[in-house]
Amino acid sequence: MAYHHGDLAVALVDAGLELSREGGLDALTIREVTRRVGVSPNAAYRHYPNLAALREAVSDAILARLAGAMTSGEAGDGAARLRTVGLMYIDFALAEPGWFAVAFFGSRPITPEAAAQAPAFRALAAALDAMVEEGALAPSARADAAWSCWATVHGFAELALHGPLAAVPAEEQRRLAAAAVDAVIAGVRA
Amino acid sequence: MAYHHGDLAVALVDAGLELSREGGLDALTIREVTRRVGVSPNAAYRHYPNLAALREAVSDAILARLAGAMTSGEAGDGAARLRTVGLMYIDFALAEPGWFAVAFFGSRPITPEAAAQAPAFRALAAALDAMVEEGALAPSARADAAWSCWATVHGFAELALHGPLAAVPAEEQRRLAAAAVDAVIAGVRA
DNA sequence: CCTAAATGTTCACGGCGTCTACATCTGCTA
DNA sequence: TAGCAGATGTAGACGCCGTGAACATTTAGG
Repeated sequence: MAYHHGDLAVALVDAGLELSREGGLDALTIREVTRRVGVSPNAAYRHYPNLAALREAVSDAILARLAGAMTSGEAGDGAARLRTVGLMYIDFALAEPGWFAVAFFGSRPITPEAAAQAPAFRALAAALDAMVEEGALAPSARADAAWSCWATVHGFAELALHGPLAAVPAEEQRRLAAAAVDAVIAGVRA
Repeated sequence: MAYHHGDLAVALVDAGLELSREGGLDALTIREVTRRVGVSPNAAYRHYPNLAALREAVSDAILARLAGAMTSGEAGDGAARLRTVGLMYIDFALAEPGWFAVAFFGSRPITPEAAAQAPAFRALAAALDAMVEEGALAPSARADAAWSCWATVHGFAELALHGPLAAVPAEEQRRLAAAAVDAVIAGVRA
């Protein structure tokens, strides 16, 4: 076992992914992550200035996976793609609640411009652009539509994870999710 | 100064309301709340079994205030009332972000039945029922509509507080909130 | 080869939740 | 009215946590 680890920065993020996948945000601590990697707690501080920074790095890794899951559906017209993107977002949140919590509650307020660069948002934007081209969405309504759609799917995920929908069975959750997504899409094109 | 406080249980909740109003969930700790009241940390354990229980009590107090803010608007037809209720929810979240965080992220998954009893939910339900009576909403769509609406306003609040909309100016936030609320309402009646 | 930078460790501090044992007060009952 | 039992508050301790300062080891470059 060498004194130097080799690539501790990414090893810490990998351990953080494992831990937060099961235990959510609270399980993602400096001491537990370094313990998992087999290194002293303060070794983390050579790569991240504090816990928040480590969590941000883990959050970025999670957002990349979310984007991978969301960009897989690219068939049909704009509205169909928008529906798929929205449901994928909710599916990811319900399938990986720990990761979802780290990605969105890891205390990292990003700017709208930075959000627009994120692949997950790009998929949403592409579907909306397609709708505009097809004449299914007024160009003047496009900008607002993105936030309305994001708000609905994000809020639904929250209700299903930490809110009153946590107790309903999974298939009912999916049905309600589809209803919510269909509602915003219908409302946005009106 | 008497040895016994008199009504420590409510005093702890009041202190918790003060603390969380400014510092959010993280500021709501056993040690700080008891310090604020002027009592030893372990005195709290005579009234609440642990920190989570104290946070739930504070959460309940906050939800009561949210309900008070939401039930104030009762004019117009069902759709107008629904719009008002939704915007009030978002206004509350933006005006009191610390309280909003405690109320909804204090780790207390409530059942759908319990949620239906909450006054805040009653206001939403009443507006939807009015729409059904007016023929503006199909009775079969009523149940799903409640969750779609809640998801949208809750998600928007989240985006505006901890997400990419945190950086946009307040009046733009309000405009986007109105657009999102109008979108779900339009989608729900379609 | 030798030195400077990068990387990892050790020790320490204060804050946190919470357990156990103890102190004090209050109300009921004999 | 005296005293006892339960309710309520305190003291001290333990093991977590993040993180700062000082020190050790390894690696890279002249």
